[in-house]
Amino acid sequence: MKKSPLDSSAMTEHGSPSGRRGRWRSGEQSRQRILDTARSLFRQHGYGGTTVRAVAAAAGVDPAMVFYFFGTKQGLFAAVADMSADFPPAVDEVFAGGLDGVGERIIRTLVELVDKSDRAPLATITRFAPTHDQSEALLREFIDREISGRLRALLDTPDAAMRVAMVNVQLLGITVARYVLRIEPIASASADELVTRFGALVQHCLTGELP
Amino acid sequence: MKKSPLDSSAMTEHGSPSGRRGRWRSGEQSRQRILDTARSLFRQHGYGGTTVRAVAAAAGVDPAMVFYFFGTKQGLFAAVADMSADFPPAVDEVFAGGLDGVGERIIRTLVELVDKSDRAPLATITRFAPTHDQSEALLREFIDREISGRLRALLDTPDAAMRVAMVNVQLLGITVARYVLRIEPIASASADELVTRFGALVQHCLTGELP
DNA sequence: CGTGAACTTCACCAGGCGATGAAGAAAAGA
DNA sequence: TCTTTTCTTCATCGCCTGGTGAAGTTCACG
Repeated sequence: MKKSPLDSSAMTEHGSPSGRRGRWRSGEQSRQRILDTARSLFRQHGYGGTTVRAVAAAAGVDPAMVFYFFGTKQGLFAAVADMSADFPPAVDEVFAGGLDGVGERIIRTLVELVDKSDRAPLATITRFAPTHDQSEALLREFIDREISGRLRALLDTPDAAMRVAMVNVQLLGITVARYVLRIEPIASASADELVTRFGALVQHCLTGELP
Repeated sequence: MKKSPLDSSAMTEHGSPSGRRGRWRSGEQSRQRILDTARSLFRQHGYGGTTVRAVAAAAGVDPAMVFYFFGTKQGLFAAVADMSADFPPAVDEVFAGGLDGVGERIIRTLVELVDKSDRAPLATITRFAPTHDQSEALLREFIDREISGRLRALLDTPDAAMRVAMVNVQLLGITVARYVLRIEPIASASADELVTRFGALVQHCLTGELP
């Protein structure tokens, strides 16, 4: 039934493109082009709004090749979505520095990370997954695991949960304002300016006096 | 298949507008049911993810009726979207009270308005319009007109734009956290708690000392 | 060379989509 | 009553969708 070679990780022996002893036929290149194109289109138009044929056309490939490599449209999406779990390096430093100045660090990391990642706002995940429920659950888990969990570990006050949640509100608000809706002057502000503006605010949410 | 002979329950709309003498056959009811169903489905699945047939089925109506009343799918969407410009009453009071305590008022109005409106987050507009670009521009304009513009009129400091933008970040963050992603404990918090937590924060963004 | 696997193309299907047009059925107006 | 307007249904169109199967085509390897 399915003859699709889905587990591509088995043959990850390519150091450089077309490096397979002289030359290789081209299969991996096509696969990669489909993958890149699909990721771009999924982000732009969402899952339902992206057709396999459109991906194939944009990648300069026959539509059947998409099914040859990924089996189904869901398989293609799964292959694209899997590659999105690869930016833990800088995040650790944010929380490693302790509670002092964590506000500035968290804002700086968020903004710089997303800024340089070629228009890849986290919130785009929301329009990314097959169903909205799925994508929302995905993003909620991510936030809880990577941000809330670690922040909560730094606090031991009784209202830690609410304080952390207020930080989440800041992060979500900045992300939506700057990257999704592009509201001025947030969208055009420099990273430094956002850090000075919101760093103190986040710090206040964590360690300041709350009503 | 079935044509349920209309249960005449609570048709509160026409008082006398199209005063077609006493009762009317039923057309307006069908129209309204299609409209309500469509609005719900558009919000849940977006424009592309909602089919005319699904709307018709959920409304208990023949698909052709949708086209009879609204012409095209875009026409249906337009009819649904147009009704979203009908909540200016409470908003005016927020800004009429002056700068003092505007933070609490704006949070309270936002939360209570959205809470009681049967799961109708503003940010849902993002997944609402035919294209994402359209919906984003729509929402951006709305925010600028209804919130930023009025807030800016209350301030005359040189950094008014940034202060207002920071308020927007709060509002967007709360909306996304509470209604879209449903992050705890924001999602389950009472309106009063959110007002006390974020009211002061918003007020600080507007009138407090900024770095 | 030949064989066979990896890759590519093409023809095609079943189904759902938005949309149309004509034929009913029920109330309004005469 | 008959006629007209309004609403409802049904059959159908053309298009595009995700997906399949079978032919090529190109290369590695014996």
